[in-house]
Amino acid sequence: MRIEPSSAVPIYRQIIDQIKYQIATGLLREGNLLPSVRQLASQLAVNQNTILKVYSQLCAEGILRIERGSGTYVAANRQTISASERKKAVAKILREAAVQAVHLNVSLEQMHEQLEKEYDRISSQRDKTGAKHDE
Amino acid sequence: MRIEPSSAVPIYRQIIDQIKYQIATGLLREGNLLPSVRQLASQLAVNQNTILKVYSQLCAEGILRIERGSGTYVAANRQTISASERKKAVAKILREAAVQAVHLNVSLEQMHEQLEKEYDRISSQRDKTGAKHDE
Amino acid sequence: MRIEPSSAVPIYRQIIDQIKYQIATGLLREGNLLPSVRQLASQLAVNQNTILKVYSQLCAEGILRIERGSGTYVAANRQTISASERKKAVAKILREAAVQAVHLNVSLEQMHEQLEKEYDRISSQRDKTGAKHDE
Amino acid sequence: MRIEPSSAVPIYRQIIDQIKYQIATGLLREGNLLPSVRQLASQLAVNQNTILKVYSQLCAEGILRIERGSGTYVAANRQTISASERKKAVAKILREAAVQAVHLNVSLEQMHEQLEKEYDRISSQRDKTGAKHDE
DNA sequence: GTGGTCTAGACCACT
DNA sequence: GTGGTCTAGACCACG
Repeated sequence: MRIEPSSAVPIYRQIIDQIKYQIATGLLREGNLLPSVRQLASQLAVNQNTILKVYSQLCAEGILRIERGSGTYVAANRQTISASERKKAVAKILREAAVQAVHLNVSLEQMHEQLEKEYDRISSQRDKTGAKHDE
Repeated sequence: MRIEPSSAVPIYRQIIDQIKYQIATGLLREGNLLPSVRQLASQLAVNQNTILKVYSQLCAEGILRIERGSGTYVAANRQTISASERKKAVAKILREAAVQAVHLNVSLEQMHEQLEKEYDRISSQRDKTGAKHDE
Repeated sequence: MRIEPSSAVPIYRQIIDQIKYQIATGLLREGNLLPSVRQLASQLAVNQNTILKVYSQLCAEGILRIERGSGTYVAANRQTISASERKKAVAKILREAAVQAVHLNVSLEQMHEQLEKEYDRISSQRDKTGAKHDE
Repeated sequence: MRIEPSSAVPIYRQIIDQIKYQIATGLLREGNLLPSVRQLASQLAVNQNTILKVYSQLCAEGILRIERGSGTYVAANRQTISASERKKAVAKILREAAVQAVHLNVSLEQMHEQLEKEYDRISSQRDKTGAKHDE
């Protein structure tokens, strides 16, 4: 896990994204214990409040589960949103990608190829780590 | 052109994206005159400084051309970045889409389909308005 | 008896409330022996210190009675607080309920109905288990 | 608006509750501008971060709407939860009140009376301030 | 002017 | 040990 302190995107957002990514790839799975606030803070050389904010926010989103005095865990991932809503969320990003591509004159074929590469990479990482797909 | 004042993405970014989008789809083309700063500001009900920032930044990116005393125009779109850099920029967004998709259990097929739809829609808009492709 | 480790309300408070609830409904009555600290701790899978805190606090409130070497019992329930104070304590919760209700557009009639249902349910549970009302 | 710094309930929670209360009673209504973070912080003699936390959290709950550079407003209150869910939320508090009442030997009649008093007080405050009921 | 991020450090509650 | 609240103050981005 790496952060860029000089990036335009705030540190706490970078960390949130990486934790989400690790959950998406199965590197972190339901019930796993995350490092303590103090641990992660010193490891990333950021303030404890920054990590606290990360955990609190992910907890509010239902992605993590905080147990006082015990630690922070990956929450049970109850699929709260419907299939069509999920598809819509992904479509939003794809639309943005398409706008960029047309603007930058990148062909649809190149995009398909690139997308497949990324998708397979993430899926295979997930499979390797033994995560279950929720059908 | 619409903006959401209470979005997480800043107003000036929203406007920049929409202008880029209009250029990508050909709605705005090389040489076209954009509305004046105070016109656009009053139309969108935002601060003039915000519009000024938009035009300045797009000018710095080489997308617009500001002519003092005359107005702001769409610049001649000389492809400033290389093919590999363009591909990389698109790949970054696609990667994000892939993470989301795996996390939300959306299949690669659904993504390909969705991506094609969006790509064609934007391309066709561009063609209809008569924009030239720069191959 | 159930606890939620990831709730906002601390575990010891959850247990206290449930013991009070069981006494209110007559499930636990004056003189009854409660499980030992280590028993209850292992049963609920919580720390022994947590149970110790629960028993100590309820003992301090005069609700339980700890006899060293023997065990923890439900104390004789001498009504320690005055009628007006009791009414005030209940009024505080009702006020909160009223705020919620107005905010959520729930009618007074619905509340009266609901309140009566709950009140009767708890009272009848108490009667069934043979608890004496202290008038 | 008053806070008790020595209370067990955290300051930010006290403020959140009071803002919710003011919205419930119609003292604050859709579109109203709240005091700036700095203003409220100095008025209540607490840290700016504390107020920031309040506004952020209420924003996340959809109760407030934050516009960067402009200010914080009461959001349009789209009723996001169904009637049955709303009733359930109120029932939960009423149940707690009933437990307390039975435990403290407060009669159902006293509760009905008290509840009506509180409900009318809040409703009338809301009406006086001219808030619309959302039917 | 507005909100937002981040830090350093104190102090508290829970397990 | 764990997370959580709060402060004081710096610095930034947005309008």
